[in-house]
Amino acid sequence: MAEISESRRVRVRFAPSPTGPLHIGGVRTALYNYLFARQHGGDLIFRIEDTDSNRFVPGAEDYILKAFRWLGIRFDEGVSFGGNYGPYRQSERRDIYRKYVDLLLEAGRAYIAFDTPAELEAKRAEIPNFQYDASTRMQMRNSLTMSKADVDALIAAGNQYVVRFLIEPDEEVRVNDLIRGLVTVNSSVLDDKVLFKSADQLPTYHLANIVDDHLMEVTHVIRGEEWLPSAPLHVLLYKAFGWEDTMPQFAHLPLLLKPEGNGKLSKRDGDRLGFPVFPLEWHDPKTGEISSGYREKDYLPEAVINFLALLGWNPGNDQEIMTMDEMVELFNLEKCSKAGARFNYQKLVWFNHEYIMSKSDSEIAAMFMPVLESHGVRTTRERAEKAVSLVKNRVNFTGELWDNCSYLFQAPTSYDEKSLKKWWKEEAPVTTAQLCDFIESQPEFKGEILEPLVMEWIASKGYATGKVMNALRVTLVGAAMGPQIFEITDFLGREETLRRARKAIQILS
RNA sequence: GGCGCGCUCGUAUAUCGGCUAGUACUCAAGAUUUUCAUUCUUGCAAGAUGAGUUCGACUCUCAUGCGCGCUACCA
Repeated sequence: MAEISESRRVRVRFAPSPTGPLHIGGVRTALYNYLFARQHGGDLIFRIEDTDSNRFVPGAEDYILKAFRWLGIRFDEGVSFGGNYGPYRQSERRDIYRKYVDLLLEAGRAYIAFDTPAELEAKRAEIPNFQYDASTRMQMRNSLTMSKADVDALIAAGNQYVVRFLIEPDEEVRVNDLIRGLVTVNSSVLDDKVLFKSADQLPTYHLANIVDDHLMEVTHVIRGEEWLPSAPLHVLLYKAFGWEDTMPQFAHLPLLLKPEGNGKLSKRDGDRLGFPVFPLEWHDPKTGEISSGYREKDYLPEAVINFLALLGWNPGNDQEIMTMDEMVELFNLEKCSKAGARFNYQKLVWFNHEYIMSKSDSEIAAMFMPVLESHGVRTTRERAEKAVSLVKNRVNFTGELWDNCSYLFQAPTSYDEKSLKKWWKEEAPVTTAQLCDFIESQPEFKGEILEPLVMEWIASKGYATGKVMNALRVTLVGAAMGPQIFEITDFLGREETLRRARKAIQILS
């Protein structure tokens, strides 16, 4: 395994193309880059790779930025963050790429090709396993098979062309991957990749990527495994430019797989699997389609981050709940696993529960206030906090809070049948009425004082505690659920408690 | 098809040649709780297969199988 170079300041980048919402696999890649940068006191760059003008989706860039803000992943430089290596949007770097394409052309490491997409398609249909490479390039329409005059004439006449990278066959190309170790590929299996398209005067990913990483002094390329097959090409490109000395080190992350079945988790999976694959809700500007997001589904960003961090990496011990700072400290590329990781959504739910538990009542209450309001409940922050403290351990999502404590704010309008069947027995109206009278007669209503007195009273009457108390519970809550009953009465207060109990007796007898 | 990467309980993973193979999620049972939930305890459950190296292999090598990725004028 290669050593991590320490001579240069660590600089890593996350470079999405704005073709739609950022999907969860991209989030993890960005997270690992972030952790790595922070740990080494380096920089994290945000670069937009919009070299495919056809796939540009308006709003995507803004979405990605917002998503990272929500997730708590911060960039040091790049689009919208500034920096000394800009512009950071590839579509704004045309002149730069042109210059480097010409360099390759002049050095004979690349050539101009006029074969149209249709011609290439025909070729592929005609010849099985056709590949534009050393074995075929001399039969194609390019600057290697044409005179300079013909090439110039074709260009002057407005013919579109591409620039292809000339790959010498039969060379063992070595990629030293920080996660996978040495990967060797024979250059003969590589094709003469298109580096530049005259049509939009833009490079393809491969060229832009290498030029930008070099110019932006990127030291480590941490990206998804889907890039591993093109890593040898990238190495060759660095060599062709003579940039081997500062070539970044590569780390190819295992893929995020669908929870069931096969294949990597893709953007298209959307809500099909029963959980979001995007951090934020996404409204497709073309189709109008809405894909749900973790934020809107009430996931806490900390839970999403923590869960994602552990999908493909672990600190080497049994610690699972970690703050971002702890992860920064513990992160290690060499502890990243090589095999793809299934996206286990159940575990994410558990993480969310853990994070709700660990947050203060005050924090959760702040999120809960708007929900209360939306249900027409007007209350104080203190009351909301108290309610949260009573029920937060029984929810996985803050969105479930209301269902678990609405009775604290609104008297029940109906009574759960199963609960009635079990606890509202024949004698219930009488005993409950007696209990109400007893409670009313007490000078002190506070639970801690009232509870022992009530217990004493029940005993003196010879009643069964469970029956009496649960009958009362049903009148207050509307069902056999909820926290300790005197916690509820404390919250409701004497007047409301008696009102609810007596109303229920009326309705239910 | 070609090339590459991967393969430990259902899932995520620990183990960097000594294993009675650990942990977490899920699931099941029990305890606790006057209700529900929480919590706690216990349990179920794994090294793809076959060779080789070795005193010893889940760990190293090779083969087979399976899975995934890439194979565009997409990233």
